[in-house]
Amino acid sequence: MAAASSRIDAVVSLSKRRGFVFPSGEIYGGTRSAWDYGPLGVELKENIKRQWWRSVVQGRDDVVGLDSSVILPRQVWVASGHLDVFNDPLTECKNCHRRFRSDHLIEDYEAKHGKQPANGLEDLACPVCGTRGEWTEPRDFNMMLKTYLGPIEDESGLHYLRPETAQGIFINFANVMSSSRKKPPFGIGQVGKSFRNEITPGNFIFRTREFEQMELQFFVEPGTDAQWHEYWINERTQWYHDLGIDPKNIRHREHSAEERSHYAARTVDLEYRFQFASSEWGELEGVANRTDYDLKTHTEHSGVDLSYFDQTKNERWIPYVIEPSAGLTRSLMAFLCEAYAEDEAPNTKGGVDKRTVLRLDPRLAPVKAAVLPLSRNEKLSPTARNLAADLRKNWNVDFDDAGAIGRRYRRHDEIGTPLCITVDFDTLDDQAVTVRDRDTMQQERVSLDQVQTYLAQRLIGC
RNA sequence: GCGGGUGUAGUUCAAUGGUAGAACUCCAGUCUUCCAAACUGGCGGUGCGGGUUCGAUUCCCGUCACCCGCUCCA
Repeated sequence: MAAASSRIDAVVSLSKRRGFVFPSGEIYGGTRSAWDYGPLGVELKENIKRQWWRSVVQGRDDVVGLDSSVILPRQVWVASGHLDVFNDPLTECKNCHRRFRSDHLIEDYEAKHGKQPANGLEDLACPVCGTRGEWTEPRDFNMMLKTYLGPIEDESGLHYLRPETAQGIFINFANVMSSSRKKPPFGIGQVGKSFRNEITPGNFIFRTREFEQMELQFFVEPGTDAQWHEYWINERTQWYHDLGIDPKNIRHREHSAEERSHYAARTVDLEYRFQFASSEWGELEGVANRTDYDLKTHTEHSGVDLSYFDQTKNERWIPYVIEPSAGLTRSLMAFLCEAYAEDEAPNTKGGVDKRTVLRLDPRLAPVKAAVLPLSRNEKLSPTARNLAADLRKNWNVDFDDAGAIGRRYRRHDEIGTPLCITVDFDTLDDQAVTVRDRDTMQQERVSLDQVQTYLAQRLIGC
């Protein structure tokens, strides 16, 4: 197995080479930590989304979906608390160049001396290097991206790109509940882009300023929140296991009180063993108990009552929210890292070659099957093309007749295609093809009129 | 934002103050009879901008990107 960091390097290189992920705007020099998803990347990403949506939304009687606006007015973020919390006044020590929140520095001074510093930052020493009064002017650092709607760029048009999809769900809570006739416990799921002006993006697609989330807000009766929290932690962990992540590469990590978000009573992160150079583990998903914070604050700020009238108890309460919030692009990276393998495979010369193979779950594989005529030939190609066209009605199927058959197998191993279907000269007589399995490299003869059925069995859930 | 490192073809690597090479990949062709075959041919590169110089991919400055370490981190 490849060494820790070279594994990620290998995945990055493969991503570029085969068209999963490209640096964004590369021909103009690129933008820091912005990435585009190529032909195979978009397939993989869509497949992950689909699996999440099936598992969390369509596969359940108690969850419905939503697709809300990316751009939302300022008031939403005032109410949610993001404008406050995402807005930090930062100052930098001119001597050691370390940055601090100026309000925290002043609070610390007050706690220590029992009074405010008479001359503001001038009186404060750098907690790290001890230099006194050498501070840059505090500057607001806002993690939300701004934009102005309307023809004139002024404050009346000020909107923000969402830093989480969740708020779109909260502000639609009443609409969804009444139109879908759901009542707690029930959830609203959403997949979409979010934007954060991260100070330190990096680690390939792990932390980017534009990213995609898969979020569920699950509304429950107060008092049942703790058990629902456990339920969803378990449910989400199982999801990753089911799609091929080895349990030993996933762990749970409880947030400490200091690191918890402003809205959360308890948060448990699901982390994957990415084996970054800087840290072994990285967050895939946070499962938070947001209490009644969001519905309550939107009720207060909007004036619209977002409580729920419980007819069985004849009382009104504000639901608690359990939020499993997953990073779609982070999980894509995790699935790639998990699937990447370098095998040995026999070659024609009787020796062994290195074989790069992505052992992706068939449900995630960008290409489900490849149709490969044994050689480029006017007898085989039409049959093979027809078969590919036929299968393409149901699955993403590739056709490739360039080069030796072994090479084509390897190409598809490298992008995780689970099945390769070979049309050979016998096909013309016996009306059957050979299906080769990516993982076992075993071959099976399947008659042409059974191929659809055979694939349907092998590709359940795709 | 700070410090360090690195930028040469799609990938992995060479080389040089004086026409930038290779392997693999990719494409076309010959040949094919199930695991990166061979042969022939082809496409393709010094991140970007400036400076020094007769001449810069090489030296210098700036910038952009990536990696590492700080810092930050919902």
